[in-house]
Amino acid sequence: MTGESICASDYFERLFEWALALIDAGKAYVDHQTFDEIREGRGNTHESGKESPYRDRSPEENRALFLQMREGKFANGECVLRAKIDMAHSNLNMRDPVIYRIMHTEHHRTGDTWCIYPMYDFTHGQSDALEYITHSLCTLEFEHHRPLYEWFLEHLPTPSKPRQIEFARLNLTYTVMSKRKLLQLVEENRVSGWDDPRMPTISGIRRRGYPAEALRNFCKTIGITKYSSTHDIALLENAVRESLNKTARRYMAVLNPLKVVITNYPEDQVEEFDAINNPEDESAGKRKVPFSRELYIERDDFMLDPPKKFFRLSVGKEVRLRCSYWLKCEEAITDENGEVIELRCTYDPETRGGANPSDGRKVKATIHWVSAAHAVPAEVRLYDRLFSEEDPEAGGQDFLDALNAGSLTSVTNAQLETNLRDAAIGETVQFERLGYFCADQDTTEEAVVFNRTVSLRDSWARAQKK
RNA sequence: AACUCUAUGGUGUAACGGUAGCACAACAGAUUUUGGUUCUGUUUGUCAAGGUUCGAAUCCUUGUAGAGUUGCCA
Repeated sequence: MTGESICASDYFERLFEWALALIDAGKAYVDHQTFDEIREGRGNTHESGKESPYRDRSPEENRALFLQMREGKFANGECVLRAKIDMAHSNLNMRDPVIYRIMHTEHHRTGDTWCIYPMYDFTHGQSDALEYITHSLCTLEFEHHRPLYEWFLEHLPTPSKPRQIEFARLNLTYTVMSKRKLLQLVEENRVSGWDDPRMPTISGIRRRGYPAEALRNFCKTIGITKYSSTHDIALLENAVRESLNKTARRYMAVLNPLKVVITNYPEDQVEEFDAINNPEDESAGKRKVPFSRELYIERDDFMLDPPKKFFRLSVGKEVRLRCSYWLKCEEAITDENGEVIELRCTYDPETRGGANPSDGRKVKATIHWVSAAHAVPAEVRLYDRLFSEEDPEAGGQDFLDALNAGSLTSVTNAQLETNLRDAAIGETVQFERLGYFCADQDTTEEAVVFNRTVSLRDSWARAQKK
């Protein structure tokens, strides 16, 4: 691989010569039948085709005619060059397929050098051969074309003999993969563009923060088959989590902040604690996280009236603040609507760094937090599946009807750990206990933006649903 | 409609004609300074009916279901 992109148009001259070679060998002819005559003459799967009245033109006459085609002596559709194979062949593609047609149009790469253009079938195998491709992979719809692919390789002096292998296209649950439908989503502004993080496009997936390694592993596990199957998107998400778990740095971020005041912590004191960047990778090292009297914790981590399996904070209960201190809630302050607006808590100086106290007290949960004075405000875009149904077209319904209205929830008042201020665009990190998040290109000096790549597995949320 | 291809747990994917295995999902438990990770265990399968064979997921026939094709598109 050279890395340069190569186009079939780079081979137009060679293909033209090969077409002449076919003519000289009596294996191609110029057909002056009309479009409809050719179609009718082809017959169908239970009726063999009829030979064209121009089929037996001499190689000399065909050569002269074909050169005239190139010179622009004919109008569009006036004649075509056909391979002379077998009008009774059971495969319709082998019934003298058209290999060159006249098109008086400019080409985006070759300009106006050509007014005749080769058909896909006359280009595919030859291009592969010129590039010394051994296994030419394509999708199932080209299966019927393989005999033709091979026929050209057999009758042309190609430098190599590639092999075409077809496999089923990749389908995923909760999304659509067809270009036509994706285009519609873009044009109707159902998504923000081709690189919307919900789109199953390369740019979308990249912006979502899916690592290339995860995609490779996913492809490895789904394999290549001829069975048209639909892969569970959970398998992809699993590959993403698996990859990110090993590589993503951990940070603390509060998406839905609830203010905490630690009444027994000195007003102006700031401590810095060591936090492990990645427990799965010691070489990722540690970082400093500032701690102070006023913090934000996740609103979901406090309940006024908790169910019995709720291990997090409630009035009178104690939890561990990740890598800092144990925290006990003394009082919840509510507004006139009964909404909790602030927590009054105390900390235990003996539990510095989150260590267990000497009296043997136990705590069942560790929660994340952010020092209010040091927090970086951010916008966090919570992406979910684009469609709310496994098969958006089940029962023949319009796929747009299955769009998931909640596929994007934007949180504008998130509070991030101060270290996240300088996250590189495109870097995917873990917000501890929440999920993996990717710094988005919309980030500016003033506003930090993160996209949720995928959430962490949440067995608590799952248990709640039951 | 015809022709071509395909069919293995809930979703996928393996198994020279010789013990149906693996991943994900689900469920249960252990560990845990992330209700994450990790570990252990459990549940569920060869589309149907015939045939060949000592022996069939595998080979043959028929049926059923799904996909693809029937452009001077790619």
